Amino acid sequence: MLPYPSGKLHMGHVRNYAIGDALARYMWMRGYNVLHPMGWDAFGLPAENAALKEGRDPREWTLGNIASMRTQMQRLGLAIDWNCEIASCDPGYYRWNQWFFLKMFERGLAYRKEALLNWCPECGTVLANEQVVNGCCWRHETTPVEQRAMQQWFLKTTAYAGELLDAMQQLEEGWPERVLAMQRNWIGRSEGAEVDFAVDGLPRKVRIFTTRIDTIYGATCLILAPEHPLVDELVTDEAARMQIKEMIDATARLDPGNLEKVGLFTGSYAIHPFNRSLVPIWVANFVLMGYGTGAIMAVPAHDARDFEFCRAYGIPVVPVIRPVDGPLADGGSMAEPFLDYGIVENSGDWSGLSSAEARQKMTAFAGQSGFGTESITYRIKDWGISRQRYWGTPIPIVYCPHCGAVPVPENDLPVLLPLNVKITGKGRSPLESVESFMHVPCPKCGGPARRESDTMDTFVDSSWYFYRYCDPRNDTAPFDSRTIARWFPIDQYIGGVEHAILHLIYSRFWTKMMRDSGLVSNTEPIKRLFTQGMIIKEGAKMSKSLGNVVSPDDMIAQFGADSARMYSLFAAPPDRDLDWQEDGVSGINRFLGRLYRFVTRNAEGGASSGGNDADRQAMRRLHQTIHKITNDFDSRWHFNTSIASLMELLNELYQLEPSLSRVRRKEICEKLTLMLAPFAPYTAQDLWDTLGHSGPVFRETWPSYDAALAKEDLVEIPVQVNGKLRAHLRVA
RNA sequence: GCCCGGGUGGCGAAACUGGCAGACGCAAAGGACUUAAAAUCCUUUUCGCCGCAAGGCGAGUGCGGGUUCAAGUCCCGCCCCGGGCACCA
Repeated sequence: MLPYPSGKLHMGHVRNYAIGDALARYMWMRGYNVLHPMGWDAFGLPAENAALKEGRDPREWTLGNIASMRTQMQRLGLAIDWNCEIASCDPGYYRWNQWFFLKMFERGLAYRKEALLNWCPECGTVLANEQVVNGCCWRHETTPVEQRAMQQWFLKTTAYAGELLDAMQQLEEGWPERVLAMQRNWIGRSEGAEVDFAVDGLPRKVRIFTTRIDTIYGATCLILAPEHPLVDELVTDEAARMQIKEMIDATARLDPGNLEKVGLFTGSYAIHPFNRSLVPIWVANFVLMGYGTGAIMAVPAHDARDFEFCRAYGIPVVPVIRPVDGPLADGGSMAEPFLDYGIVENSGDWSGLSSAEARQKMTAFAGQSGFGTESITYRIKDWGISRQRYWGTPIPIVYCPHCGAVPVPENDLPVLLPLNVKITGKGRSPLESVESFMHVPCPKCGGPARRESDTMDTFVDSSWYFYRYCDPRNDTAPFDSRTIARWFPIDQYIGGVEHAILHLIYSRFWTKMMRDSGLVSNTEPIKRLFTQGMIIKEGAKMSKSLGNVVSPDDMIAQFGADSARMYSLFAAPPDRDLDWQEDGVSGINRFLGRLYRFVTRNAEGGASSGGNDADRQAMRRLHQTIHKITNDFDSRWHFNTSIASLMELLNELYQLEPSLSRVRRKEICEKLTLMLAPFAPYTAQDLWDTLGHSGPVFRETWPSYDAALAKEDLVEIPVQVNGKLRAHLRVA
């Protein structure tokens, strides 16, 4: 998976490709059948920006862009196919996005609602939560997103929240720990309980979520999020309402991390369901409507945030948990809350229990008494897929004044993007202004109706492109399930870590959705994931907005594609970030020249003149190198050391060359060329031809390792005395 | 604050299982070839000290301790850099 190049590749992409391509070529040479799609979605934002700035048709721009990328990739010598045709610009592909959308609509997994959404003023569109980074748009890292209330389409990723988390057990072997950690964090499962507090004097209840029901006797107030629906009913005073509105505005404006906690008393009380006492109901800015039930019980003695808030507002602090080996703290003099589990005190019948026992028993009691229930809460939210953009799959929905939101019948798919659309960048879907697109009869009643004008997030495309790649011309289904069963799940996926909670979560969701539709039998799309390091330039991530993108074009022009590719692998192990310096590439170029000359001048075989010491030494080094590189491919992919060992071999061959016998020379040249092939395909192919063979070198068999030939006659043993090196012994 | 990475020469880095620290490459210096340059080939190159020399001695993998015959690698306690998460109840 390539992350979003727009027209030009940069060195990060070259590195990504070089890793995947080397691996695919090696696997071919080992006799495996490898299908290697490369996916991207390059054409949404860049196409529209170009249309806006240069007055060009985004479609024409995109086609030109595909052509230019294809040229660049061909120049890089990629043996494998790529699939830009099946990105969002191809109706043959996006038709199936619409088809999936209708399936999900039927199952209630696609729905429309009004919500506060992240709006990027630069993009002129809303973004999913996953696409907001540090409060800014993921593609405009310095542009803060705004909150806007809009009607939007959502995909119900939360329906799979539990499974997205649980199925990660299958991935522990093959996925990097940091990606799993990020996903775990993002999904954010919390086990706890929901408890109802009746509002005193009103036929209303406040439902709160807590993970620490064992502390409930220490609850000294309830706190509602400012947006909580009950706030309107409880707070009638105009001044107080203004205050709450300001609270909401300030929270949206400021960095939530260091926002001062403010709140106000509603004047109402709730009835504690366990001990029937009255607890005041407050409203405060640090309680989030979007998480749990939007209301909490504040237990200042045992929660850091509640403690800070209650101390500031003079709300009593009542400790109810003591350390296992210590006394209960005094609420009045407590300097900080006690957060650990311990022994429950001052809690009626539950006093004396451990926190864990109390949680269990109090939850059960709340359930039996009808005022509470066990509850699991997730932090992940549904995926907002509506975009006010031209370039994306049209959402196949028609709005009829009589029938409401009506799905487009399957037979009428695909809903095509209209051509010659004026891009305004004004934040409304450009499709809205195309009358011929917008006006359609209602599929149900036939009366006049309007199309949905938003298009789908292009992450929809990337969520399942790799399935389509196995069966790209299918026009009766997204793909043939039997074909998929042969290839899936993907054995190895290579991409950047920046997609940890974007593409890599969406595509896991999509696979589970397809499995439940009976389309695939695998639960996970990707067995093993490799995240290559970023390319850093002068201490900063390479990105277009920073203007520090290094194009491979100059390097290819000066040194050739093989040198550029190989250097991107040689400079650092592929999983590590790489501070880009071009100086080293001349070393790779020299190496390729040396190797080329060695092979061309030794390409002619000859009659055997019997083995000699030089032959034996050369064969020994050759087989040691085969062993090392084969190991590197099979386990850790440290291609930098693979390439270094090729260099060592060649250096040694230069020394031995005058005494090598003819027959060995050719054999060595052939194996050297085969080992070069995954890294420098052009040079290797050229040499393979020179060696008198025909056909693609990567269809040849990878050289096999002979342990007997690799064995050293003499082993040098260092002798240490008290940890100091004192002598060397040579032992046969 | 919590969770991941990482810290080794002038630079990119290597050392895979605790066993010769710095492979390989860049840059630098010297030599061969050449009228000359480029290219190529061959040397040297962690630091400090001693020696005319072959060579020798000492220090050294962010810092401080520890385990071990032996630590870049394992354990304990810190420091710094990068990334992710963070009023998530």
